[in-house]
Amino acid sequence: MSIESLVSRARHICEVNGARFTSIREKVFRLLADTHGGIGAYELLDQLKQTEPAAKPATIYRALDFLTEQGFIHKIESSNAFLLCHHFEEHHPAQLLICDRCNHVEELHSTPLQQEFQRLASEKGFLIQRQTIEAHGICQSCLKKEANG
Amino acid sequence: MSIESLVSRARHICEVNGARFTSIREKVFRLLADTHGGIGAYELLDQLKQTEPAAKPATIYRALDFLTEQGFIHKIESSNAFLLCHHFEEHHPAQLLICDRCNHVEELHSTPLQQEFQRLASEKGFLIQRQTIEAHGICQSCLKKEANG
DNA sequence: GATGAATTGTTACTGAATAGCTTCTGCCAG
DNA sequence: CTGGCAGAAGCTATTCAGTAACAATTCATC
Repeated sequence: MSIESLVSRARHICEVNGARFTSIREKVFRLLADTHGGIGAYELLDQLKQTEPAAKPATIYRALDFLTEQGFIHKIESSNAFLLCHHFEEHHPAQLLICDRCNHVEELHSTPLQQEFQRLASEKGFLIQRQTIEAHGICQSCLKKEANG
Repeated sequence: MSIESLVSRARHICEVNGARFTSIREKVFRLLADTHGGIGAYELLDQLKQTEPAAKPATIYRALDFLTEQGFIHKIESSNAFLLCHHFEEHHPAQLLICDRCNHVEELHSTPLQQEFQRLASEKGFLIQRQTIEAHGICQSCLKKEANG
């Protein structure tokens, strides 16, 4: 999936939502799209400063908030990092597999897993509004490298 | 479960493990035991300072690291807070239900849920080393209050 | 009492996130 | 085309989260 295609899809969604895909927001979107895996807010800020020297923490966090609202990105809670979602046409909860070796993040969308969690919560009378399901470990390609190395 | 009982159980486990349940570690343990729900590191630090005026961030984080190693506490990744675990006799992953209204945290231990996540990861060739499964929402007692209020 | 390892003290720093207020910009109504 | 408004971005400062590096101390053991 090319970056330009992602950008134009995002732009279209913003139009539909009556939201403004401003220059800064697009730049942050592109930086996230360029990143393999998650990236921290301050690393993102450093990169943004190359074309937006005046950028400050608030600049990044406002852009991240916007992109989150539009459903374009996920936050990785267990590593305080942000991740572009490649199928943002509909908001969806996701389960993340984070490789601690190569930083790659795989996004799962298992409905059964979510529902089972939902069911367990219901048993306790708990109403779930937001789920965080993440795993750290080693991805397939790193495991293979290890086996061959 | 009384605090003294928790403390003595913790002390015993440390003895068995050949680990030292020092004064600072015990104080932090007690502060966590006094807390209903999760608590942030710096709030914990403020409380610790009342009896350990020299305490600094490192003091708290070292104590928290120790308590985590011993399996006494969980970290709530989605809110950067720490939580005493009341059944720490064996290390165990947990799923947390965090009430955003009253801050209460319910700890679940669903093996099926973990295994299903594990299975999904395996399908992708991913080796899980650490899981984070958390939900934010509203707990039973807050929902009841709402219904009656 | 000497010694080596674990613990704690201390200083300093990076990274994460938000608050509050000002300025700018794009759009719309008149 | 112009005034006004709302949303976006600038700016300053601060709090919270977490770690690094090294010095001083404590403690079990020999």
